[in-house]
Amino acid sequence: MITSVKGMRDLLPPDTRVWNRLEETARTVFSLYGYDEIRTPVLEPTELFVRSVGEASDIVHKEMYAFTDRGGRDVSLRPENTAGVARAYVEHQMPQAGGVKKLYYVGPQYRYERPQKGRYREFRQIGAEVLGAADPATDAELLVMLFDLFTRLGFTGLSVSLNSVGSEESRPAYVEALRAYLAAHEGTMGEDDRRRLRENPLRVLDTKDPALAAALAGAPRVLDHLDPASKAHHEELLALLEASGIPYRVEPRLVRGLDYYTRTVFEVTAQGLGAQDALLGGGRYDRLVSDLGGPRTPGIGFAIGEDRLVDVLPEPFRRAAIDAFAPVAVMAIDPPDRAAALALAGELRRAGVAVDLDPAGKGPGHALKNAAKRGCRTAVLVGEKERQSGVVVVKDLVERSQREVPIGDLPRTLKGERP
RNA sequence: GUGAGAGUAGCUCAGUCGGUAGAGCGCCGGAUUGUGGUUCCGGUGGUCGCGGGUUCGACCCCCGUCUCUCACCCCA
Repeated sequence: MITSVKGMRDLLPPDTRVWNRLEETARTVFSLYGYDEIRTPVLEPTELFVRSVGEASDIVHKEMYAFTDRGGRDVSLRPENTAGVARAYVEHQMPQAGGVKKLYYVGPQYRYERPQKGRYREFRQIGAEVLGAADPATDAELLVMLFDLFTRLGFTGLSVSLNSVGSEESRPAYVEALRAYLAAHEGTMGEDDRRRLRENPLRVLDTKDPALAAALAGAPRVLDHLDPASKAHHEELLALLEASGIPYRVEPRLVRGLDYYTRTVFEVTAQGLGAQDALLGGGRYDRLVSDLGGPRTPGIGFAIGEDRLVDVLPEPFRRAAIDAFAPVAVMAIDPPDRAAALALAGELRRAGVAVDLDPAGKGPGHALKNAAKRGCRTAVLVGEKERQSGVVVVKDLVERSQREVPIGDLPRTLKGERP
């Protein structure tokens, strides 16, 4: 038997109904905020991620599906989508068009990691990016949009964790202060944390070692080392969130794993996801576009882990998505009734009624059993009697009731019955 | 990449001391030749993940390997 590749999974019905409805909801919300969809390639030059996500980041140096194609090009399956969006933005001269560009995407991403709960080698992200807007109101509106989406999905009680990592200019001073503070603790630090202190000191703040976490309580905070402009940006963002009623928590130790973030960073975590509990993450990246050779352009965005989101989706939303699929079963009772059943099914579909045709003609017992099993809520029986009289039997499979309806009234009747 | 646990029927699982496998659910048929989910009766079900080793004999013990699960790492 040939099985799927490790870390890759099939999404099957009825789950795909939930995925589709989730994506539809996201598209609807995003367009309400003036975002347009962008689709970028799954395969990009490896160099793109080296320059954006960062050569030293784990994502790039040990998690990418990187290879040389038949033409000798060094390419990688995208491990995230912001870099691709920024690349397309520069490549297609979007800055020349002027103004602010608001884009969203939905699609698969790839990271070669050991699979575990909430983490797959192929996973999907729903994300949005705003390019060309530097003000804190943009950050605030992005978060407002996120909460709008999550509210429509039925979530309650979520809160966003927020921090500012400052600017390219102010960060070195902070890193020095942090290093100086941690020097005293280096002896008790684990191997992983010592490596992080060396390679990417900010990430030490993210440690899972309880002893070190306790020691970090007294560590210098990025927020106290912000340059004046970043500090003003951060404070205005908080004020705007306050005014918008968005629940947030400032987490001075929140840092992100991608090198391109500046100023605002945020994430939302959820219960029930195990160790991989980040539902979404994002932040501002004012240097990214210029690093990729474009004009100096501020940007901010987020990515939602769709696989994780589906895992914790509120039950009513999931239920509604699954129940929305309920075609009307049209069934031929005997083989001579097949043509009539086929014709009736066609007529109903032209009228916009979803029909699951069972033309088997093996008798109503068989057909009704199958229809119920496939999730149909209504069945229309076509037999010799019905063909003669032009009146068909319509059964409600849930209430187990039935009535007779003239064929001409059928489209209206069936549509009227549907919510 | 590291660590731990698990792979037996379509699904959930049992399988004693090593003697070549069982249950429930499902599925198919019948009771019911034009009316379903209950009930009853009958039937269908398996390279015991894969490869090797030990043994007269392996689902069981040993080695390897693959996959899954969880955690580390990392992150969505």
